Amino acid sequence: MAYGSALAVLADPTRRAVFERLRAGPRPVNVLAAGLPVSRPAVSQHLKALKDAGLVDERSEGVRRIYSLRREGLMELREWLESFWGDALEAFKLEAEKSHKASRSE
Amino acid sequence: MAYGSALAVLADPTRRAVFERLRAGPRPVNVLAAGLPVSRPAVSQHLKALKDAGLVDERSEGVRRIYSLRREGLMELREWLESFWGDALEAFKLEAEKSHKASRSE
DNA sequence: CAGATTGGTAAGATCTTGCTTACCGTTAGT
DNA sequence: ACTAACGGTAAGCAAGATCTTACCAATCTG
Repeated sequence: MAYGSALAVLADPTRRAVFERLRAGPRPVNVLAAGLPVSRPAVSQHLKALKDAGLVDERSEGVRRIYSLRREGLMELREWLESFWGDALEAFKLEAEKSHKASRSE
Repeated sequence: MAYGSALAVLADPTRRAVFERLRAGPRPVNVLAAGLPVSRPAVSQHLKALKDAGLVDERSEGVRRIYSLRREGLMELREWLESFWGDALEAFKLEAEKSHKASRSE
Protein backbone atom coordinates (compact mmCIF):
# COMPACT_ATOMS: atom_id res chain seq x y z
CA MET A 1 0.00 0.00 0.00
CA ALA A 2 2.22 2.72 -1.32
CA TYR A 3 -0.64 5.17 -1.32
CA GLY A 4 -0.12 5.32 2.41
CA SER A 5 3.34 6.79 2.11
CA ALA A 6 2.19 9.13 -0.64
CA LEU A 7 -0.48 10.45 1.72
CA ALA A 8 1.95 10.79 4.59
CA VAL A 9 4.46 12.64 2.47
CA LEU A 10 2.00 14.98 0.78
CA ALA A 11 0.30 15.84 4.06
CA ASP A 12 2.97 18.35 4.98
CA PRO A 13 2.32 21.79 3.43
CA THR A 14 5.96 22.72 2.96
CA ARG A 15 6.72 19.40 1.34
CA ARG A 16 3.68 19.81 -0.85
CA ALA A 17 4.94 23.24 -1.86
CA VAL A 18 8.23 21.70 -2.97
CA PHE A 19 6.34 19.06 -4.88
CA GLU A 20 4.10 21.61 -6.56
CA ARG A 21 7.09 23.59 -7.70
CA LEU A 22 8.21 20.62 -9.68
CA ARG A 23 5.09 20.84 -11.78
CA ALA A 24 6.81 23.56 -13.72
CA GLY A 25 9.62 21.20 -14.59
CA PRO A 26 12.84 19.72 -13.19
CA ARG A 27 14.70 21.99 -10.80
CA PRO A 28 17.89 21.98 -8.73
CA VAL A 29 17.66 22.17 -4.97
CA ASN A 30 18.68 25.79 -4.54
CA VAL A 31 16.02 26.95 -6.99
CA LEU A 32 13.38 24.90 -5.20
CA ALA A 33 14.45 26.32 -1.87
CA ALA A 34 14.44 29.94 -3.04
CA GLY A 35 11.26 31.66 -1.98
CA LEU A 36 10.21 28.98 0.45
CA PRO A 37 9.99 30.04 4.09
CA VAL A 38 12.39 27.32 5.25
CA SER A 39 16.11 26.74 5.01
CA ARG A 40 17.80 24.88 2.22
CA PRO A 41 18.61 21.81 4.36
CA ALA A 42 14.93 21.56 5.23
CA VAL A 43 14.15 21.38 1.53
CA SER A 44 16.77 18.68 1.12
CA GLN A 45 15.07 16.68 3.83
CA HIS A 46 11.70 17.10 2.17
CA LEU A 47 13.14 16.03 -1.15
CA LYS A 48 14.52 12.90 0.45
CA ALA A 49 11.08 12.08 1.84
CA LEU A 50 9.50 12.70 -1.56
CA LYS A 51 12.07 10.51 -3.23
CA ASP A 52 11.63 7.68 -0.73
CA ALA A 53 7.92 7.76 -1.47
CA GLY A 54 8.62 7.54 -5.19
CA LEU A 55 7.15 10.94 -5.87
CA VAL A 56 10.25 12.54 -7.38
CA ASP A 57 13.26 11.46 -9.38
CA GLU A 58 16.77 12.70 -8.80
CA ARG A 59 19.57 13.09 -11.28
CA SER A 60 23.01 14.60 -10.92
CA GLU A 61 24.24 17.31 -13.22
CA GLY A 62 27.70 18.30 -12.11
CA VAL A 63 27.51 19.61 -8.62
CA ARG A 64 23.78 20.02 -8.65
CA ARG A 65 20.98 17.55 -8.16
CA ILE A 66 18.06 17.99 -10.43
CA TYR A 67 14.76 16.81 -9.05
CA SER A 68 11.76 16.09 -11.19
CA LEU A 69 8.15 15.11 -10.72
CA ARG A 70 7.36 11.42 -10.87
CA ARG A 71 3.69 11.12 -11.66
CA GLU A 72 3.67 7.35 -11.45
CA GLY A 73 4.23 7.84 -7.74
CA LEU A 74 0.72 9.22 -7.57
CA MET A 75 -0.97 6.36 -9.40
CA GLU A 76 -1.69 4.16 -6.41
CA LEU A 77 -3.10 7.06 -4.47
CA ARG A 78 -5.23 8.00 -7.42
CA GLU A 79 -6.55 4.47 -7.76
CA TRP A 80 -7.29 4.27 -4.06
CA LEU A 81 -9.27 7.47 -4.30
CA GLU A 82 -11.18 6.31 -7.36
CA SER A 83 -12.10 3.09 -5.60
CA PHE A 84 -14.32 5.07 -3.27
CA TRP A 85 -16.70 5.65 -6.10
CA GLY A 86 -16.47 2.21 -7.60
CA ASP A 87 -17.79 0.39 -4.55
CA ALA A 88 -20.56 2.81 -3.66
CA LEU A 89 -23.28 0.77 -5.32
CA GLU A 90 -22.08 -2.53 -4.02
CA ALA A 91 -21.89 -1.23 -0.47
CA PHE A 92 -25.42 0.03 -0.81
CA LYS A 93 -26.64 -3.36 -1.89
CA LEU A 94 -24.87 -5.09 0.97
CA GLU A 95 -26.36 -2.62 3.40
CA ALA A 96 -29.84 -3.15 2.04
CA GLU A 97 -29.46 -6.90 2.38
CA LYS A 98 -28.15 -6.56 5.92
CA SER A 99 -31.01 -4.39 7.15
CA HIS A 100 -33.44 -6.74 5.40
CA LYS A 101 -32.08 -9.68 7.38
CA ALA A 102 -32.06 -7.62 10.55
CA SER A 103 -35.70 -6.61 10.19
CA ARG A 104 -36.71 -10.20 9.52
CA SER A 105 -35.02 -11.52 12.65
CA GLU A 106 -36.51 -8.93 15.01
CA MET B 1 -7.59 24.36 -0.43
CA ALA B 2 -9.55 21.71 1.37
CA TYR B 3 -7.53 18.97 -0.23
CA GLY B 4 -4.82 19.95 2.23
CA SER B 5 -6.89 18.97 5.23
CA ALA B 6 -8.06 15.82 3.49
CA LEU B 7 -4.44 14.82 2.99
CA ALA B 8 -3.51 15.65 6.56
CA VAL B 9 -6.41 13.67 7.93
CA LEU B 10 -5.96 10.62 5.72
CA ALA B 11 -2.24 10.48 6.37
CA ASP B 12 -2.71 8.75 9.69
CA PRO B 13 -3.04 4.96 9.28
CA THR B 14 -5.42 4.44 12.18
CA ARG B 15 -7.65 7.25 11.02
CA ARG B 16 -7.56 5.83 7.53
CA ALA B 17 -8.60 2.47 8.93
CA VAL B 18 -11.63 4.08 10.53
CA PHE B 19 -12.42 5.79 7.27
CA GLU B 20 -12.08 2.59 5.29
CA ARG B 21 -14.45 0.80 7.60
CA LEU B 22 -17.12 3.26 6.62
CA ARG B 23 -16.93 2.03 3.06
CA ALA B 24 -19.10 -0.88 4.15
CA GLY B 25 -21.80 1.53 5.26
CA PRO B 26 -22.78 3.79 8.17
CA ARG B 27 -21.63 2.55 11.56
CA PRO B 28 -21.86 3.61 15.21
CA VAL B 29 -18.68 4.42 17.10
CA ASN B 30 -18.42 1.24 19.14
CA VAL B 31 -18.65 -0.90 16.02
CA LEU B 32 -15.97 1.15 14.32
CA ALA B 33 -13.74 0.89 17.36
CA ALA B 34 -14.14 -2.88 17.70
CA GLY B 35 -11.16 -4.68 16.24
CA LEU B 36 -9.01 -1.59 15.96
CA PRO B 37 -5.81 -1.60 18.01
CA VAL B 38 -6.68 1.63 19.80
CA SER B 39 -9.15 2.62 22.49
CA ARG B 40 -12.64 3.86 21.83
CA PRO B 41 -11.86 7.48 22.77
CA ALA B 42 -9.04 7.44 20.25
CA VAL B 43 -11.56 6.48 17.58
CA SER B 44 -13.84 9.30 18.71
CA GLN B 45 -10.97 11.72 18.25
CA HIS B 46 -10.24 10.38 14.81
CA LEU B 47 -13.89 10.69 13.86
CA LYS B 48 -13.88 14.29 14.94
CA ALA B 49 -10.87 14.97 12.74
CA LEU B 50 -12.56 13.22 9.82
CA LYS B 51 -15.72 15.20 10.36
CA ASP B 52 -13.88 18.52 10.57
CA ALA B 53 -12.28 17.72 7.24
CA GLY B 54 -15.69 16.99 5.73
CA LEU B 55 -14.88 13.35 5.14
CA VAL B 56 -17.66 11.86 7.24
CA ASP B 57 -21.18 12.75 8.27
CA GLU B 58 -22.60 12.24 11.72
CA ARG B 59 -26.16 11.59 12.72
CA SER B 60 -27.68 10.77 16.07
CA GLU B 61 -29.85 7.74 16.59
CA GLY B 62 -30.83 7.63 20.20
CA VAL B 63 -27.75 7.31 22.30
CA ARG B 64 -25.56 6.35 19.40
CA ARG B 65 -23.86 8.42 16.76
CA ILE B 66 -23.90 6.94 13.33
CA TYR B 67 -21.02 7.98 11.12
CA SER B 68 -21.08 7.65 7.38
CA LEU B 69 -18.71 8.18 4.49
CA ARG B 70 -18.90 11.53 2.77
CA ARG B 71 -17.45 11.08 -0.67
CA GLU B 72 -17.80 14.73 -1.61
CA GLY B 73 -15.11 15.38 0.95
CA LEU B 74 -12.71 13.60 -1.38
CA MET B 75 -13.59 15.57 -4.48
CA GLU B 76 -11.10 18.39 -4.08
CA LEU B 77 -8.32 15.96 -3.37
CA ARG B 78 -9.29 13.95 -6.38
CA GLU B 79 -9.28 17.01 -8.60
CA TRP B 80 -5.95 18.13 -7.26
CA LEU B 81 -4.51 14.74 -8.08
CA GLU B 82 -6.00 14.71 -11.55
CA SER B 83 -4.52 18.12 -12.25
CA PHE B 84 -1.08 16.57 -12.23
CA TRP B 85 -1.86 14.88 -15.50
CA GLY B 86 -3.65 17.78 -17.04
CA ASP B 87 -0.72 20.14 -16.96
CA ALA B 88 1.93 17.67 -18.04
CA LEU B 89 1.90 18.77 -21.66
CA GLU B 90 1.79 22.46 -20.88
CA ALA B 91 4.71 22.20 -18.50
CA PHE B 92 6.66 20.40 -21.16
CA LYS B 93 6.01 23.19 -23.65
CA LEU B 94 7.04 25.85 -21.16
CA GLU B 95 10.21 23.95 -20.41
CA ALA B 96 11.04 23.61 -24.08
CA GLU B 97 10.54 27.32 -24.57
CA LYS B 98 12.68 28.13 -21.57
CA SER B 99 15.62 26.02 -22.66
CA HIS B 100 15.27 27.46 -26.16
CA LYS B 101 15.63 30.97 -24.80
CA ALA B 102 18.49 29.88 -22.58
CA SER B 103 20.42 28.35 -25.44
CA ARG B 104 19.91 31.44 -27.57
CA SER B 105 21.27 33.78 -24.92
CA GLU B 106 24.41 31.73 -24.21
C1' DC C 1 -36.12 5.24 39.12
C1' DA C 2 -31.63 2.51 38.99
C1' DG C 3 -28.19 0.57 36.45
C1' DA C 4 -26.14 -0.13 32.09
C1' DT C 5 -24.73 1.47 27.48
C1' DT C 6 -22.92 4.85 24.30
C1' DG C 7 -19.71 8.17 23.28
C1' DG C 8 -17.73 12.94 23.73
C1' DT C 9 -14.09 15.63 26.10
C1' DA C 10 -10.16 16.83 29.39
C1' DA C 11 -5.61 16.07 31.05
C1' DG C 12 -1.38 14.36 30.56
C1' DA C 13 2.48 11.20 28.93
C1' DT C 14 5.08 10.00 25.02
C1' DC C 15 6.56 9.82 20.26
C1' DT C 16 7.07 11.90 16.07
C1' DT C 17 8.09 15.71 12.85
C1' DG C 18 9.94 19.54 10.94
C1' DC C 19 13.18 23.05 11.56
C1' DT C 20 17.79 25.14 12.39
C1' DT C 21 22.78 25.37 12.73
C1' DA C 22 26.99 23.21 11.89
C1' DC C 23 29.75 20.50 9.22
C1' DC C 24 31.60 17.96 5.30
C1' DG C 25 32.45 16.17 0.59
C1' DT C 26 32.15 17.20 -4.26
C1' DT C 27 32.40 20.03 -8.42
C1' DA C 28 33.37 24.76 -10.83
C1' DG C 29 35.87 28.63 -11.82
C1' DT C 30 39.96 31.71 -11.90
C1' DA D 1 45.75 25.02 -6.39
C1' DC D 2 42.48 28.03 -3.89
C1' DT D 3 38.20 29.64 -3.29
C1' DA D 4 33.31 29.61 -4.06
C1' DA D 5 28.92 27.27 -4.89
C1' DC D 6 25.92 23.22 -4.33
C1' DG D 7 23.74 20.15 -1.41
C1' DG D 8 23.53 15.97 1.73
C1' DT D 9 23.64 14.54 6.67
C1' DA D 10 24.04 14.85 11.93
C1' DA D 11 22.57 16.73 16.30
C1' DG D 12 19.47 18.94 18.94
C1' DC D 13 15.25 21.34 19.91
C1' DA D 14 10.51 22.95 19.97
C1' DA D 15 5.95 22.06 18.54
C1' DG D 16 2.38 19.01 17.47
C1' DA D 17 0.06 14.52 17.07
C1' DT D 18 -1.67 10.42 19.05
C1' DC D 19 -2.65 7.55 22.64
C1' DT D 20 -4.42 6.42 27.39
C1' DT D 21 -7.18 6.93 31.63
C1' DA D 22 -10.68 9.33 33.95
C1' DC D 23 -14.79 11.55 33.92
C1' DC D 24 -19.32 13.12 32.54
C1' DA D 25 -23.86 13.73 30.09
C1' DA D 26 -27.40 11.58 27.67
C1' DT D 27 -30.23 7.72 26.51
C1' DC D 28 -32.16 3.05 26.96
C1' DT D 29 -33.92 -0.92 29.74
C1' DG D 30 -35.98 -3.61 33.36
